[in-house]
Amino acid sequence: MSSYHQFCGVARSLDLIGDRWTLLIVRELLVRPRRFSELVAGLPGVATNLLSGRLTELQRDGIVERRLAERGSVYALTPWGEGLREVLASLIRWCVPAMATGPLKDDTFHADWLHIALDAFLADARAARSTTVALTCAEARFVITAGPEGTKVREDPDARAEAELRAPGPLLTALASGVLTVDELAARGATVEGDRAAFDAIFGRGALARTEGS
Amino acid sequence: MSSYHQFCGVARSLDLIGDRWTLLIVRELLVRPRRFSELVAGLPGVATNLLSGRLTELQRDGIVERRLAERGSVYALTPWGEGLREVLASLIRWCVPAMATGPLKDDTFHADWLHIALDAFLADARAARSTTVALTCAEARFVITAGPEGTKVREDPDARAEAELRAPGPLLTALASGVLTVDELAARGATVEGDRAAFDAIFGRGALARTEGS
DNA sequence: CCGCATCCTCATGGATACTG
DNA sequence: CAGTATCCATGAGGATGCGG
Repeated sequence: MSSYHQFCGVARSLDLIGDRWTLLIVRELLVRPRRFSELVAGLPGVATNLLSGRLTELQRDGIVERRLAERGSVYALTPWGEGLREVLASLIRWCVPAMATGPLKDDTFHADWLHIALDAFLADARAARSTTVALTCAEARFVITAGPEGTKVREDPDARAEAELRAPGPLLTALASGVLTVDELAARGATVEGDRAAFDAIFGRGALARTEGS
Repeated sequence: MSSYHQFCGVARSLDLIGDRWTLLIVRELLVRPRRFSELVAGLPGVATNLLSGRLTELQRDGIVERRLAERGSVYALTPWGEGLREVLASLIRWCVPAMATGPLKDDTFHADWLHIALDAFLADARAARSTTVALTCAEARFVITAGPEGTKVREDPDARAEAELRAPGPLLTALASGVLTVDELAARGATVEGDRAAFDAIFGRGALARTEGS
């Protein structure tokens, strides 16, 4: 199995990152370098032997590198592996119609995944200046900082401290799928602090336009 | 198996198009709608039962639709399925360092795959005006028409008529991987007819910059 | 605990044969 | 031509073991 034996960029990409779990490992490493146990926690259901094997392959192919850390090691993307960010971003943007239906039963949710999704939408909107938006909903309170150099999403320390949120409500659903404007968010009980015009520019028009293809 | 059960655009995308062969089926349909037998021919090594199953799933998920044709039917992408073009394009651009090594032993090559790759590079370069370039090399003669509305690559009828080229030489290798400038092409014996500046703009700088991350 | 390696079961993929 | 049906090899998923 393994290789398609085709001289084609798509086929060769799939030879490299097309195996099950591989692209989700990359997703985790796009947020920050991770220890083995962090990857296990971020990939619900993965078998540890499989994860170990994938990491070996990714290192062999020059996509991931292993770095020494105090007590143990961490896995990080190489510069080339970092280039997969735009691949994941295009997947996230394409998937908006499928995400707009909200989480399915038994779907898990991690705040880190929202981070990647925001990057994808913001890269698409090509925000020209820095802005900060705070969003409060039933599950947690996020502070989103967006600018030309990148995006940061952090949970407010005064809110719930757990990293994992299960069964997110409609607000986080809509936020992650990018189909809500700030006014619609307010109508659903959210409190938005910050530059409302900038928030709308990021989540409003572009995201709504994308969902029309559904 | 099947689903990752994660509320994440990457994971849900992979639930939809992450199975083996699925994205290569999409690649074939991005060129033009295809009959079942055309898909079999365009996907060397695929099992017909697997292809049949994938097509059923893609229709169920709204990515592919079946259309009636004279004697039989053809498979075509839905508008949403067409949106995967940018996903494949980002894969092709990311894969340039891996493609630059040239075809591996037993790699097959179809001219249609070059078509998709050119689309990816041209979308990246965001060519502002239409241009036509003809490229002659040992294996075949292509006429490339590029413009804001898209790209067309066709084999010149006076050249070899077969659609499939096996074991392409270094010229097609370099062309598909996007690492050659027009002068380097000429140095390897290629004849380039048309707007050399435009050709360089398309294949030169941007592609070379991308290979630096290798 | 972290970072795997081993073992086992079963779903999936690959190759071939066959049918409307 | 356009798929189904069948069989077998492979890889995924899950539990467990084990050295540092």
